[in-house]
Amino acid sequence: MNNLRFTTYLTSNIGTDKAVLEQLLSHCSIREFKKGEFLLSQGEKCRYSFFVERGLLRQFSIDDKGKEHIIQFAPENWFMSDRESVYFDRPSSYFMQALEDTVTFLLDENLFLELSKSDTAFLEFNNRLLHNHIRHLQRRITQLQSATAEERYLDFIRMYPDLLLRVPQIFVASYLGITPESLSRVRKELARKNR
Amino acid sequence: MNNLRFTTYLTSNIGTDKAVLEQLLSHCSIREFKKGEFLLSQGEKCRYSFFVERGLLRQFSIDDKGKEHIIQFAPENWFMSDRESVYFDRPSSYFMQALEDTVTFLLDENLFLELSKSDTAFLEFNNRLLHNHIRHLQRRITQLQSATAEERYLDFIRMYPDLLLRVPQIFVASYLGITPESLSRVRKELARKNR
DNA sequence: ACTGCACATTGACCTAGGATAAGAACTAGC
DNA sequence: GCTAGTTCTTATCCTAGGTCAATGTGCAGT
Repeated sequence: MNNLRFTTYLTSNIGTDKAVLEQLLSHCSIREFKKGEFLLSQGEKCRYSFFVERGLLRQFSIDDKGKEHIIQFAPENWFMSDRESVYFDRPSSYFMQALEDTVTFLLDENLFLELSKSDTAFLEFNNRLLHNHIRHLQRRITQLQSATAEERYLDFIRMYPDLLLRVPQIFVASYLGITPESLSRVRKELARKNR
Repeated sequence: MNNLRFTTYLTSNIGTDKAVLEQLLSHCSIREFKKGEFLLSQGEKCRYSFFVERGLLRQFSIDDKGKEHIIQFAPENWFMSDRESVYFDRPSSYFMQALEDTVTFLLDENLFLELSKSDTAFLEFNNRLLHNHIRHLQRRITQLQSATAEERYLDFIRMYPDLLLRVPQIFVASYLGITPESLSRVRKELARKNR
């Protein structure tokens, strides 16, 4: 067919039925974003799920005190979306921004819901995406509730070793919910321990 | 039909088609739990969604340091489940416990998935539940990341004014991610301000 | 190669909330 | 109503991590 990550991802997750796949693909558009460019801003309605074909995205909010909080990174093969905004048709509370030049596939969520009504492969796929999403969110909550900065950092390294090399520390800190200064101290302390 | 909260909830969320409803109800069982009784323990597989007909549940985890963290309360008309455990067929990381004598309806999740394949009303209902769940989780993450103890407490009061009266403070504190002592201090400070 | 800017480190200080302990106030079971 | 276990408050002290400010370092654009 072609050697896009997207199609590989879909075939291995939905199945290899060509008709189904082509139906889906025909409803997806492709879009590129330059480094720094925004895919979505707080207050806008989110209309798509973005699949990252190449590059890296971050999703973050800005709280009342003006501070950024990174919710999620999305490197290759990840989806990013604000399902709350899409589903409930509400303005999003998040920003989505490209941290590298990024190629994405835009997937219309409502289309997805429609497709799942007629084809159970989609239904199951969508269910898997939703449950995976929930799993991640729950993991983050547990972490925020119970782990120290150092533990969270170690966990991050374990979970996303590749990201560590691509994401500036300032953003890692924001993801972990600490200041860059604190992260720097944590790293120093870890280096000392492992000497 | 009857005046259970459960059926009211279902008719207003799925529809009033009697055949569909009865099909669903026929697959649900009812179960009562005494105050303090556990519905699920860490390490067990969660097999159901519990709908609270009467009473109050809490869901919590115990971290490596032995500390409890309350994830969610479920009073009347709420669902409680560990979707991760159900869906991925993994041992749960949570406990579920009755804080009052509680009557629940047990809903088999896999049945639900099956039903959504044949009836779009179920599909849409399930989708709504999932998205609502995601919304709540996201809200909690934002809160944990950006709000102070006091802000979180005020938010809790605003969101669940009724729970405040039914849940011992010690559990509210655990939900907010602070110690009971801190909560006590926060309350004192608020009382001072509003004098 | 030079400049500028974004990122990272370090240090001094501060503060929200944790730990511990002890007493006060509820509540349930007899 | 009495007793015993919870739960709640208060006080003291402590620590992780935040804030602020200064200095370093790397790298993109000209």
